[in-house]
Amino acid sequence: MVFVLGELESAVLEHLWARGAEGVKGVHQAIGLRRGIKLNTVQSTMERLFRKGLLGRDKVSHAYVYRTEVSREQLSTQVIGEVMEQLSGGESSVMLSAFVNLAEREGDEALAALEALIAQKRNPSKGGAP
Amino acid sequence: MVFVLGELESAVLEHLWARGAEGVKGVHQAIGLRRGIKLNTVQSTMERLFRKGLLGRDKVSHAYVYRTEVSREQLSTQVIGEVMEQLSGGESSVMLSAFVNLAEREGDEALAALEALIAQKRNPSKGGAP
DNA sequence: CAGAAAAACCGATTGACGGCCGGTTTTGTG
DNA sequence: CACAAAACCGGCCGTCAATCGGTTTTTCTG
Repeated sequence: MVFVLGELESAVLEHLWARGAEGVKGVHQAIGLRRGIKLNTVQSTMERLFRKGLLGRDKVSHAYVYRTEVSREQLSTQVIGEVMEQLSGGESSVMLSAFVNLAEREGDEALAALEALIAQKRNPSKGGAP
Repeated sequence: MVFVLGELESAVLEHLWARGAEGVKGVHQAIGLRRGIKLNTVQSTMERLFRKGLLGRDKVSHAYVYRTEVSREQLSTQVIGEVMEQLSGGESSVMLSAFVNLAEREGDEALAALEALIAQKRNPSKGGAP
């Protein structure tokens, strides 16, 4: 049950997706100082993300280097899936409508891109992973 | 900012979507007794949903009759949209991927249904509202 | 119209959870 | 071995859903 992340948690994840693996100190430099929060705050937030399985870490000398354990796509898919499930009660028709409504809101290119993606999934020989 | 609803809130919404407008008492009978919770609990939960704009109500004689103010589709679309935004940082490509991953998980018919829906949106003369 | 019954309204409490941090312990390294 | 850096621990605060008891308001009835 990941569901929804806090503001700082999102920012940390965002940062690590952008810059790659980094230690607490670096993350604090990058996003903590701007917010006027202490290093410890960043520390415990990253610890929480680690416990949630969203970050991995390796000890390098005496400090942990954290890395994202899931890609943005994976997390998005999972969270959206959970929300969807809870919201649409498993009715896939509701789910699909919401999908398309969203894509429509994004404009016609999004709709076209979506169509292309689907075609790819349905006929993997065209453009799928070789 | 609707984001995520509580367990009981979801159940109430669910019930009202299924049965239509109803008073607190009826909702309590239907979903409250089973949970062993008091009428007042249902009452304040429905009040909260009302304040959030998810329920509307009319006084009929001395009691409120509550009704859903948004359809499941509307709520789904909105919530998914918000989560999406927060999660994908506005990158619509991420969004689309998540969409398709989910639909794929549902099976090939879902993919086909999705394709049909899109075609409809892109060419409203076929099957859209007249 | 007075009183009872029903329902709304008003806090108050509890339990999660995220953000925030100070103090203590652990641990490499010079 | 001493010391600095970092991890770890526990606590406080704010928010929010769930839960409910008590009070007030409304309305129906005798």
